[in-house]
Amino acid sequence: MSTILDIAKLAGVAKSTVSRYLNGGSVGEATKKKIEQAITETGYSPNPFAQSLKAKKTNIIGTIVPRLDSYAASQTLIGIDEQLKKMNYQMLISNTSQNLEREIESIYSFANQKMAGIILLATEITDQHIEAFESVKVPVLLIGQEHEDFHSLIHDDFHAGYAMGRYVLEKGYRKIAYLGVTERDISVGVKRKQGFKKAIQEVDDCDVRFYETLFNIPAAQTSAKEIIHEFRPAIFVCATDNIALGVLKASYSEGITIPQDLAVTGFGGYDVTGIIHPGITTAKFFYKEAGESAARHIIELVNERSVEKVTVSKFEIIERESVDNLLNRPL
Amino acid sequence: MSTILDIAKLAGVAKSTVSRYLNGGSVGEATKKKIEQAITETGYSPNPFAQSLKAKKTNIIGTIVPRLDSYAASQTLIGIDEQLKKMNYQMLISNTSQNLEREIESIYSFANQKMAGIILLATEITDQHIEAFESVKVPVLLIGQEHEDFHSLIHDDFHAGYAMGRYVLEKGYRKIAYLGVTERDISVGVKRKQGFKKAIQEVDDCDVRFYETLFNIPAAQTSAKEIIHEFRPAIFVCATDNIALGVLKASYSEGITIPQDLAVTGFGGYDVTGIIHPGITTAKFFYKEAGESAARHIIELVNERSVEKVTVSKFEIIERESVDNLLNRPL
DNA sequence: TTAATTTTCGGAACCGGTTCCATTTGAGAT
DNA sequence: ATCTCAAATGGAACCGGTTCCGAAAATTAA
Repeated sequence: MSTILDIAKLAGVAKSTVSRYLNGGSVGEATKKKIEQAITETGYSPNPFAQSLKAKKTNIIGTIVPRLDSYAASQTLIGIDEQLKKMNYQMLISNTSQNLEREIESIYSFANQKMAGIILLATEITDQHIEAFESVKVPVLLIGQEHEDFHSLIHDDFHAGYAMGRYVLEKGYRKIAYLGVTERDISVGVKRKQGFKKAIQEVDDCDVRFYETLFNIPAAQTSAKEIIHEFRPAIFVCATDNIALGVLKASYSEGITIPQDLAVTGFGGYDVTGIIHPGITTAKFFYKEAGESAARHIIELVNERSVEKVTVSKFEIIERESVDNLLNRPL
Repeated sequence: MSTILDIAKLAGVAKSTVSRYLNGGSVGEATKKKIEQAITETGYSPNPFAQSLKAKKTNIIGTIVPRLDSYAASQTLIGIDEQLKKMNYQMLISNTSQNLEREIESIYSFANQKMAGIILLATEITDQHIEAFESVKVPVLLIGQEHEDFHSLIHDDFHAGYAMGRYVLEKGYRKIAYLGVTERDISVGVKRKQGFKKAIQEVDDCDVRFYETLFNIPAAQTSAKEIIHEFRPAIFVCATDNIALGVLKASYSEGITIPQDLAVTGFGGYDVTGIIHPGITTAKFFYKEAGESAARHIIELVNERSVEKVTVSKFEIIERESVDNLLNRPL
């Protein structure tokens, strides 16, 4: 591997001149040619460590993600990556395997590695997060959760919840089980539910019960089975698509037909909801687009340009077979 | 951010002494204490660029992946990442969005960034790959494809194909459509088919036809629909789970019931095959474990220890509802 | 033609570590 | 008390770039 000094010697100039050539300083035409030739001849390419050492900065955006094997995460990452590439930045992924402690470590580690910025696919913001973000002086962007102290890009959970509520009511459902998650997750656990509640409060003949379960399918399946026996709702409104899948499995095992005997909705718009049969009605979020937007946002922050503190990403209700129209049913 | 010089001054020693302390050289007890205190006091942590610049090497393994939104890819990455962390290495992901040219670029880019090693989740090995691997002098490990010139970790595609063939025959199926992919993909397109063919050749009353489609669900769905009409097989043996999902969709839209009217099998063991109903019988590969094994393998190569050239990862036939036992059916 | 600019270029310092080498220090042996 | 030898330490060079500064060369103005 050749160094800038090799090039300088080959071209018969000083290495400062080569550096200037590389970075667009003033270089004479004749020397330009010589350097150019020396570079193509050797296939020279600057050592990024030497550059970063001097610059005290990289063009890498560190992205912290709680898990890699989730549709939302991978789509978001793809969006971030593609957009960053276009802007000549690199993405570095740190997978924390849903371990909050590792998230904190990653923040410090990224700062130490002189990342230009940090994107966190957030699930929960603890005091330790805040402390870490404040002590490292690196621009930070949260995706998926909002926090007054930091820039963030969120999905429109509240309105998605509201829209889903309206949708379900319009289809004629009144006996409803809302299967949510812990309120520590503001976006998924609180906002979606609040939006849904608002829709419910606009009608008055509703029998709605709120339940809480975990994010994974087996847990949702267990919860759903219990709820079916104790409440027998006409529809499950689930806070995530995975939970909806759990409900689906529970209803299979209980011999309940969807959507005739029980309807189900989700949130997320995961691919799988469209692949399976019956397809699940869901509020689709645009993860990839959100990732692209996040990439643009963090670069604005890196370049210290002003940018609004919170961006809201769109959603869309996707109607599939898992919800019937009760109003069209024969009496 | 403090530097090693700050620590040296604070502790009243030379920076070489601090460096020695950090790297386990001989340092007196008294000075050890002083340095230790200075470090905790300032929260010092060495600049990785300065280190890498001097060392001409990093402890990062570059991993090139054709796509992030695939079960196989994300599981493999998780395995690699977790194992590397344990061994004090880092993983850097380069997503190429199924663009072979980008794979080549990534190889050179990784070499330039002084990666300790490169792992490629391979789909196809072209001459350009070979050229790139040979010109950069970085240890390389292929996952998923075999090549005589390079180290590789492959799934046992041939035997999985064979086992699947045996399984299908044992269940009594004789009118079989094998829905495969391009032979440019040696593992998926050739090996699985060869194994399957071997099983078929051991019986003689078989009506098997071989078809080729693409990796994505809609393409598989279209192909399946045509095949259903022209051949009407009793079972589809699909080269991947995604193709099997395409067949499932096609049969829904054609009003064909699974497994009563048509059986389906896949390869991969993707999560979704167990979530949906009916579950798909599939040859499950152990992607995460393969990733862990790959991580260990590449580190062996990095440390120039001898290691066998090709490792074969296990598989397991998972029996689900998408295949009936014809022999148990009432006549 | 000479003076005043402007452009081009080389030298040296610097970024923050590691490592080699020479010197000092201290413990143990004689 | 003196000599050895190993451990402990400091100084300097080096990794491969960038950037500042001043000198030299080329251009323009007078």
